[in-house]
Amino acid sequence: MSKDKHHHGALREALIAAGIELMEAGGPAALSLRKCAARAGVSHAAPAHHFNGIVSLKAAIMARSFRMFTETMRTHRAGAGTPRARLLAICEGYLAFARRHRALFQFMFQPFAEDRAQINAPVMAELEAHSGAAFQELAEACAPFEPVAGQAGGTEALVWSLVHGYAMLFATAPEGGTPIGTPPDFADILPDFPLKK
Amino acid sequence: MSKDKHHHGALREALIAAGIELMEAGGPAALSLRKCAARAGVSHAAPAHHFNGIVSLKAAIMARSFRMFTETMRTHRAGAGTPRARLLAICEGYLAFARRHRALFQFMFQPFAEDRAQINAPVMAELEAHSGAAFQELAEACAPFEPVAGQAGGTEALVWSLVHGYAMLFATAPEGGTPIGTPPDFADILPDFPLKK
DNA sequence: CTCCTTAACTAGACAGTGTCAAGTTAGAGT
DNA sequence: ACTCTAACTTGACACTGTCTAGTTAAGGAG
Repeated sequence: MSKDKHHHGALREALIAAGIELMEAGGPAALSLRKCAARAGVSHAAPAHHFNGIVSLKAAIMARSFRMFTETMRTHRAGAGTPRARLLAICEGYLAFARRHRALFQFMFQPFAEDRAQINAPVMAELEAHSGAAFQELAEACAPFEPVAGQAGGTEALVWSLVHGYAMLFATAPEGGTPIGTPPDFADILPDFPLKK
Repeated sequence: MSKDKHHHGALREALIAAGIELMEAGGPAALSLRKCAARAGVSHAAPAHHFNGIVSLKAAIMARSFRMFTETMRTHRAGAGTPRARLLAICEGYLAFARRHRALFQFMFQPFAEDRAQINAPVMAELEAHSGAAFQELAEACAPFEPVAGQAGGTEALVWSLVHGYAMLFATAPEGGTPIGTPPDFADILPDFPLKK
């Protein structure tokens, strides 16, 4: 049978999928190279041929997560008519992903600065492409509005900060884990932006 | 000399201080029980008598960080006259801490949900007290304003989400690490809240 | 002063982690 | 049929957190 092949064939993708499963099951701390390898049915050192270390595997998982993230936002956007409805829908998608994939969401937005240098160049490119696409989604939803403070990117910065902070503090927090009892709906705290004339 | 004493005397505090030093030097990943112990001049198993595991040590470090955090906000608030100036000052303190203690800030706001059960009861109490105090600082600055969307806690939720998201995305990010070239000043994206009548 | 109890700390071991070096095996190209 | 290369395995190493069993110091009771 083909499973006996020495060649796995799609090990790289299998490792990423295994990593996502592990993180969703047991939080970001549950991820380990060896467990990913075991779950993919290969030896503990096999991943080294596809990622130059666990940092790159993590980056690849982040890239994959950003793809799912963008997908979620696009799904929520579909069918929203007015600019306001579209912006709100994008934000709801943002929050829905954070709620549905708590561990992944938290993991994606770790600054993780000092490790960036270790990431494989192709993995890094992939990561930047997918995270850029996610932001693009948000930027497009902000485009119809008059820039906040008359500054290019002002609305994007405001909305992104607001929805990201809300997601971090209220959407991914354990129930009752915030000082604010029941936080208001996001729609109620998103300011009313005037349309461009 | 007293250093030869078997008894350290202030090991608990020394371990927390060592942990903070390690994190500020090498990021959240640089923290380890054994390195903390070594830095405090004790054996690798000594911390077990003060913390029931690394999770509780981490929680204690978070508690200490929240104390510094609150301190920073209070310092920035001093001398601010109008309600608007005070709210802005609190936010600037929030952001100043995030910039000055990048690793600590990121570490403090990890949801870390599934580990919460392992935290020592007294450490947990300490953590809740100090993080509660930090939020209190922000809540007081929001108090003079008309509640957003007429909802109790509405303004707090908006401001906290906004400043936290801004801190995460723009203050702690590596230079040039955000899709928005140069983000606007926080003062420009903080909405104008009407005062209570 | 002596004994005893208790808390603080040490020493050693264990399983698990990421990474490296060396071998092996499969599949494609000539 | 031969070789070459990439994919994978095996084994080792240092490091991690945690557990168990000693050891040592400090303080109280007789």
